[in-house]
Amino acid sequence: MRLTERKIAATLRQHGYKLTPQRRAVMRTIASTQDHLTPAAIYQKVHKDHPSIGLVTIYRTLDILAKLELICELHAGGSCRSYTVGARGHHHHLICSNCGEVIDFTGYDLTQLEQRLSRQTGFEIEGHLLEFIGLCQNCQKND
Amino acid sequence: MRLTERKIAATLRQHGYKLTPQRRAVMRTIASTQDHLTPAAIYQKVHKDHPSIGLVTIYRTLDILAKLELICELHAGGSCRSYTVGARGHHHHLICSNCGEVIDFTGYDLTQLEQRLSRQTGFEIEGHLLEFIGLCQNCQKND
DNA sequence: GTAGGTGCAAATCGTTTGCAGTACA
DNA sequence: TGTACTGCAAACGATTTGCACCTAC
Repeated sequence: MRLTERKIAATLRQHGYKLTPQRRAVMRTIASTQDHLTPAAIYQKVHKDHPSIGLVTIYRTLDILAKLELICELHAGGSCRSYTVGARGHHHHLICSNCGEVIDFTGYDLTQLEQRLSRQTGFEIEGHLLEFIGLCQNCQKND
Repeated sequence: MRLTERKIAATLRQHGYKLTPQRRAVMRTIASTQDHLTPAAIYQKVHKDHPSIGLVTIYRTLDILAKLELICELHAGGSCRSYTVGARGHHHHLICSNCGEVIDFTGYDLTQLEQRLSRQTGFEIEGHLLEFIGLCQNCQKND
């Protein structure tokens, strides 16, 4: 499911958040790219159309969108905290270490492993993080 | 394979790094715990035995040890950059979200999935990150 | 003796917070 | 109209850098 600006706006409203021009701009930016973006990168993009926006607003908007699971936090490599549009439901990421392209994939089930680990260690498992890092086709060519 | 201080020292030397008392102290601290430790936590521990050490030295030492793959970076949740002794070879982590205990586990092979993804997406996959977050037995009791 | 390592202080980066003014519902 | 949102500035924590001194080899 590809998230549209419209869809995001609706979800915001549903949860009692106001729909401001700044939030629209952030949503549009995130929805218009496949990349994972850091808050700073989002700020730069949004800033072009909307020069008066503050970086703070980006952070606050990202917090909200993440809470509503409309976007999705990534932990690739050193640079923590970058975001990408999040298809809802459970999925994992394949991230290009060069250009930052992110591909979501689903259909890989870790439940069995989770149960085995839980049995073996006594842990009550709350969640997991599965990300693959590699080089996308384009970046391979340009090497 | 459990890393000893001796082993670490040898590896350092092998790669042309000098063996200073400060580095010894950092190594000893990391080798003596199962937890994942943030640079700041390592600093506090080391500082007890070695009050003149600077936080900067911790950072520089960690960089080196990580480069030599003697320790292992974790990405649990929000707090990035904590380290744990790294058994060599491939393994994944199970991390307690409350107390920070880390359990390494091996024997789960992602090669097949990696190949499938590579075939489907054209990515040249370099590595991956698999971490489970949960509550360890102790922390479950103390709830 | 020398290259590399150390510790300090200051710079830097990313993120959060307090607050007064503003705008959506 | 009232509450939530915004933007600024300043605070904050973690990490890095420049530099003069020191020390393991």
